[in-house]
Amino acid sequence: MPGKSFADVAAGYIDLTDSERAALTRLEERRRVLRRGTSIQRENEAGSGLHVLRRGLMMSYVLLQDGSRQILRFMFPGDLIGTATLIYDDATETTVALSEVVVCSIDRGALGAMFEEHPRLAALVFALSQVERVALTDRLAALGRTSAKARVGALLLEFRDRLGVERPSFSLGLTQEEIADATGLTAVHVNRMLRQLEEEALIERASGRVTMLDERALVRVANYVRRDTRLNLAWLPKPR
Amino acid sequence: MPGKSFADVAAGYIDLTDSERAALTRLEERRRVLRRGTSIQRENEAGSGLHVLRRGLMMSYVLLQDGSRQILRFMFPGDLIGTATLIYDDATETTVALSEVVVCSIDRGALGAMFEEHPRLAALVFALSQVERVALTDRLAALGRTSAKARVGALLLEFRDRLGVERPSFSLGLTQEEIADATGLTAVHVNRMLRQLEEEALIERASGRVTMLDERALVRVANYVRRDTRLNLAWLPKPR
DNA sequence: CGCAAATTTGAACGTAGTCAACAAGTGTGG
DNA sequence: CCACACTTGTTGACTACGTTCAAATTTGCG
Repeated sequence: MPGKSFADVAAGYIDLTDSERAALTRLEERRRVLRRGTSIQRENEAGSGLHVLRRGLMMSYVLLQDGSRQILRFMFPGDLIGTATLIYDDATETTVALSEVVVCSIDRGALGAMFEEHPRLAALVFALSQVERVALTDRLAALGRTSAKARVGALLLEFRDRLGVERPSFSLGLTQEEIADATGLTAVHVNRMLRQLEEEALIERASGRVTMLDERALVRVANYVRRDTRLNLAWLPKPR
Repeated sequence: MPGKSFADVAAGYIDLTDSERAALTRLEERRRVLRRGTSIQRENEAGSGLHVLRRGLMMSYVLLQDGSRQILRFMFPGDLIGTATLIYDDATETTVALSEVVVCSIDRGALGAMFEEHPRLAALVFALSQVERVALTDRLAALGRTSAKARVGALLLEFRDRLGVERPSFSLGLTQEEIADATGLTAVHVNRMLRQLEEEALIERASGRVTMLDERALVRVANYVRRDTRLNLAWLPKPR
């Protein structure tokens, strides 16, 4: 199977009708494989439109005047990419592959048609954009009001949750510089914080893998909020 | 007139049909006046639903374990409030009035019906949620990668833009502590930064009002990006 | 006018950044 | 298959931006 489609994501929240499933399947076009480092949209360049990440890991970031970078988001399979390019002609952020990835593109017009023909799917897309909004505000609170150690810990926990691993051990797939640019720190300080988490026996590291030794304690020091994955979707319109 | 309705906002982006205008007018119910300090939703309490801010200024924030506060967003007339309560039963953030405000509530079911009956309005609501998403990522980059002076400057510029004042002089309506909680700083340091901006002749302050003396220079030190208010809405479905 | 909230200022402190050097991986081509 | 180059990770010494604490002053209200 070609990774996780948006239809798969939707099916995780609602029971899709045949017609809805067909519409979602039609939505995802041109399947492409990108190698690590390839970007599908670049800040201030004409937007390359909407995509779905099928497989692999991506990130989006902005570059500031002084050359520093802020990573805004990591994308996991099933995530929509470039929803902001729907309304801005120039991309507001750069999106690149962190591993080999598979992406499918979605035509703007096709999305418009979906709003017309499948109101329930449209409402679900909107609902899921709210999930992402809450994730962004969680991150905002972390950057504004928590310590370096907490931010690094929160990133580890977020990855574990989003990668959907039950094991306490997983491969992060990020360099310390990438962790730094996501948490608003320097690579040097990230290194010290990882070491500190390790010394406090909260995590263990070996050959690129992270093991959570005391998840409860990590959640505490990281000020991490695990958001409910069950959404209230009772207000969604009738399916077609 | 009862302030700025969501219909007014929508009309700024698209030419509303009579039927669309009627639907939007029906959407906004129970008009309420709240005095400064009143909250309409509290973190972790059952959500009070969706609202439109008609008049005045509001903010939403989260409180962390240690009692510190991160202000996530300021709301201006015409803004939707509590879109996240659509999907989470408990509010993820607290929303309070910063001045005397007028709000109207929107029923969840009515929004669902709007997705069904007025696909173009639904798509516009989604598009506007993307504008807010970009504003959040701008803020994230500011907190993660810019100096205290830049963050305070950016907040001043954001308020000038959102208040829609052409004059360089306007009343901010925030305490320095509120500025601090929005920018991830302390009130003491915000005070020093404001003073510094004043000493550098970028702004002037008098009795709660701010005057921008050199906006171009302020934009530069603040690393401020003024987002295009013209949106690409060509993909919107046909109106009904 | 009187009180509480908000602002202002100074001094000392601490978290995270900077700079620099070295070590350990990683990948590539000879 | 190894040698070399480059990226990534690690550590130490020093610096600096922003915090903390405390006290004085101003402002806005009732």
